[in-house]
Amino acid sequence: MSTIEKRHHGQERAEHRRRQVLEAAAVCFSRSGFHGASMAEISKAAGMSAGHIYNYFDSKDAIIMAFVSERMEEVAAVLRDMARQDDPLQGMLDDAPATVAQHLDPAFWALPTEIHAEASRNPSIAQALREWDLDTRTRFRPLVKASRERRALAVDDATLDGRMDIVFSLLQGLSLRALYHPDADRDGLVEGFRVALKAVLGS
Amino acid sequence: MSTIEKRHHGQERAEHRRRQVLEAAAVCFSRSGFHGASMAEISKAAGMSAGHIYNYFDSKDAIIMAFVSERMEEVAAVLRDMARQDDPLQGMLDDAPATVAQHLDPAFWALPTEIHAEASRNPSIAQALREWDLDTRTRFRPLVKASRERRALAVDDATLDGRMDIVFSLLQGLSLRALYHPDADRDGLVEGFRVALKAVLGS
Amino acid sequence: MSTIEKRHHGQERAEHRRRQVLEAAAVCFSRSGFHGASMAEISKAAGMSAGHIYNYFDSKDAIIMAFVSERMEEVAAVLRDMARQDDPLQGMLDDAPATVAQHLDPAFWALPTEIHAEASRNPSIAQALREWDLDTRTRFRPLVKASRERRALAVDDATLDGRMDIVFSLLQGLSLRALYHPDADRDGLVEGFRVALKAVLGS
Amino acid sequence: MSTIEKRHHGQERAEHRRRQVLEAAAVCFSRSGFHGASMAEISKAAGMSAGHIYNYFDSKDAIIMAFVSERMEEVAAVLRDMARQDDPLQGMLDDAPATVAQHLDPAFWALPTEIHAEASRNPSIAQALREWDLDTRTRFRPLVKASRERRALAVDDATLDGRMDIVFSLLQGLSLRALYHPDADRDGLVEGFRVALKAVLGS
DNA sequence: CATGAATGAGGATTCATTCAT
DNA sequence: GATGAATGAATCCTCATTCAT
Repeated sequence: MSTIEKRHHGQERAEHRRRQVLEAAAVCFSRSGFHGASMAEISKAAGMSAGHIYNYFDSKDAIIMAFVSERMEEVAAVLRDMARQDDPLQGMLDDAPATVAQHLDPAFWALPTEIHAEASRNPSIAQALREWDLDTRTRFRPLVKASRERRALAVDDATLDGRMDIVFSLLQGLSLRALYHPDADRDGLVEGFRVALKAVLGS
Repeated sequence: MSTIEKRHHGQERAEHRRRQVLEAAAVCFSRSGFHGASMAEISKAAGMSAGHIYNYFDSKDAIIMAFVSERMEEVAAVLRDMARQDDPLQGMLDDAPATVAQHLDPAFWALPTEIHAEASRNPSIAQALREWDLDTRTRFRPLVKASRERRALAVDDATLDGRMDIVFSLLQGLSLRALYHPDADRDGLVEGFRVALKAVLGS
Repeated sequence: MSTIEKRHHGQERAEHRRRQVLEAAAVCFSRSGFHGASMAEISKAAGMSAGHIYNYFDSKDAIIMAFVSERMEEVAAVLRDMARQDDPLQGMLDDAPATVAQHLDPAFWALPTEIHAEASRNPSIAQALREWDLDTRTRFRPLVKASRERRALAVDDATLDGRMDIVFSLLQGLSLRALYHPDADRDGLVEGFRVALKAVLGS
Repeated sequence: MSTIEKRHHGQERAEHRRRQVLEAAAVCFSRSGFHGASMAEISKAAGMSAGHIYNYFDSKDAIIMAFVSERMEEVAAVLRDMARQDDPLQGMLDDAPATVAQHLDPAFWALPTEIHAEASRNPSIAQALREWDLDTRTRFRPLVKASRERRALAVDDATLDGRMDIVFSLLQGLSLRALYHPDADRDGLVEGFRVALKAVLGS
């Protein structure tokens, strides 16, 4: 094997190792929180020694950072799919039951909750959040705009962004219902969600 | 000084000391998080030795619990005031700018964010949240009901609770905007918030 | 009331307070051990503030010391009674069942056990033990001597003390049976104890 | 070095480390008692950091437990040797001087004394003691039985166990003589010990 | 005399991180 | 590359002791 191939192989392997760690971290963080999860716990879940992790990450904080970035990236990918639909408003209304169910799933909100707590103290995490939000709004704006133009509604930027902010608030707040009101009636929730969505985006 | 006076004085002082600790905790928790704040940090902020704090609280967890309860109580008090209004929907619409401003204030959301993270791992905190939510919905339901009856809208329990859940989601999600989109246009936000509120409660 | 009477009254009261503390200490020490019992625990049991105890004792160690001395004094008093009997050997043989029962009673050995552990590290406790032993042997020697003279047995000091040491060993070791073999057959124990006693003192 | 060799080496090293800790503990415990000895003291004596000890023992209590078990095991080994003799009674009578000397040696009784105090409050230590005693009696019973059969004495279980209990009492009580009467005449003690032993086992 | 608030040193334990192998 | 032994600082908490009242 040539040196180049070896190096390439090495890079690939390193990337694989990093992902192993991040996947293990996902499990541990969601089980114990960022601070509750120890490097020992993560290393066991990742199937490698604690010491070795430091070959791929400078510190535990670096793992948290990488983990958060990756997580944001995943959510962004979901949104990219959603953006392919013809009429996003109608699409979201149709998907409401699934959307509500997803946001109430503990597996879905446990980590975000942790991330928000961390972001309020860790500026680089906070910035990752802001970048993700900017990116998302940028991607969504044309869809919302088109949808509203079709309905002859205001499409100035302030309005568009205000509406998107409200939709995002609604979705992220919905997750907290699982914490505050876990046995809420699902149908009532879906119904209310649709009403809000229709009003915010379609009026 | 009589024994009774002394005891009374002692109780008062003890209550004062407890409050001192909780106020110090508020500062430290919001600066460093529940886990990041050490007893040493809290004790310094409270102006008393770390050991002495244990005369007022059984453990650091007990401080967190007391702190969370107190915080929930504060929010509940705000709601109690709101409940005095004639037409709560109209009242909320009128107050929208203030409400939005309040929810975007870092001092307002930093701690909730921490509380949510803690609640996903600490069952007694989670229960405090659920009790608060139940309490709040109980207090709000008649207001929403009356408001909707006046408008000849559906007032079955599933609908009422579904709508309240959506309003709460919206409010709690709104706080996260400060994290994700701190320089959002305030007016657009208020406008969107009003649209959503009007739809969810008044249709 | 005259000054002298007051002072006298004060001394009496002080003595009473000391006894209160020592009685509380007995309960706490036997429940939690010398080190396990906290001053707070003792002060609560004694019905006085922790701080006030320091008016009567210089330190916790001083309480332990005083407690041990008092305890030794009590045992000595029991022995004094025993010493009044006509034929102590016969008396002890007759009392064997009661003696065995007493030594197996947890209330009887819990404290000695603690005292021995302390004595192996605290020289002044060790000395209290030695003094008590010397005192006891001094008091017992004439009785054993008389008993043996009546049976025409050797009564030189080395023999007498050797026999007494063995009897004391037997008694103190008996207590440990409660720890090592709590469900030992009582009758077999009594029988063995009598055989040993008869041989050691009467042959 | 192969993986297997490394692992084997690791296990060996770990066992060595554990022994290091237990040996350090022996020194510290006998110097300061179970509670008086701090982990810092033990770690310094063991030549490793306090934190590292926790790789080998779950807690300080676990160290105490392991220490006690090991100590019991040692005593059991001594007994195993003794059990090889033809006529154990005669053997013990012959060995009386050594036995007495051993039991009076501070190195011999300092720890038991501590163990007994601990056992009266720590159930798992108490159980270790009871198991050791049961084991010891089981091993000794046939010897005593054979010895007594040869002399045509009663060999029912109650008698056998009663006699063994008395012998154990005697031996364990003997150790306390070092505390209560350290300058006892050795010969008188040996003589008395022999008289008792002969009577208890041989009559 | 009596309190109990207050201290601060010291306890066991955990954990991110390093480094020799 | 990979290990896991080892560290030591930091954490929560306890407790004997003091002292203002």
